[in-house]
Amino acid sequence: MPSALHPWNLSPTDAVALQYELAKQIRLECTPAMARAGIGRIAGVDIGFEDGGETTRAAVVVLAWQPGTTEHLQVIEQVVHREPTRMPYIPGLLSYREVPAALGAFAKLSRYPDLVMVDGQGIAHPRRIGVASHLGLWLELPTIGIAKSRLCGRFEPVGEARLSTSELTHRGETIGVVLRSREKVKPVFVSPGHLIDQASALDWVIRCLHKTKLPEPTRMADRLASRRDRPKTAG
DNA sequence: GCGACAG
DNA sequence: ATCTTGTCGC
Repeated sequence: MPSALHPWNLSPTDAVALQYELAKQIRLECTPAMARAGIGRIAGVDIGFEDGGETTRAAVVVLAWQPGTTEHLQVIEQVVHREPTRMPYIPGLLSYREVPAALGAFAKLSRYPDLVMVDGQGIAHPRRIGVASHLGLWLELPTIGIAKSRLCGRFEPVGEARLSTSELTHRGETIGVVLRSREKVKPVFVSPGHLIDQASALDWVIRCLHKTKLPEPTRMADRLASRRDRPKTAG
């Protein structure tokens, strides 16, 4: 279990130093639990902002993984958590801004999922610890990062066909894959976050794709975190 | 020193 | 991320 006093409000310099330390703890292998018990619940996480950015809103949507049944990929539970925004957006330090709120949302879940998909990078990060990795370390759950754009790394153009991929590399390492999740739409960047390997990360994302650009977990969380899906006022 | 730069 | 309306295309 991570330190109960894990610092979130650090100066950029200290935040970067901590990333180097935390990155050493990331494990890119599937857990025995995942192989033994399998996956029954997959969660999607995303963060939105209100009041011109003063309030951070975290959303977590848990979907059922029950191939062949009517409940497959249906919503089991969804929660929203709001709290004051604590940091500005700084490329490379996104997790310090978003993870605290995400943890607040997870605390409201009646039960944890077996796998988590996060809107943002996993290890496809300059120091190999994007928001998905950082969240995974804290929760000690398998996480996958699905970003809509690139933070770092290089890649060859992705094929036009759906499910075409291109390797994302950085400083001689493979850090993720660029995936054409839908035809005629900009590709997404998939990278393992924690407790999962690259191949499995890509497999799970593909398995959760319907006809949209984003996999169901992330797409659902996106809608809940965004203000367009706000519940109507009673009356 | 000059760009690039998740959300 | 957010501010914002309608509109073109599969």
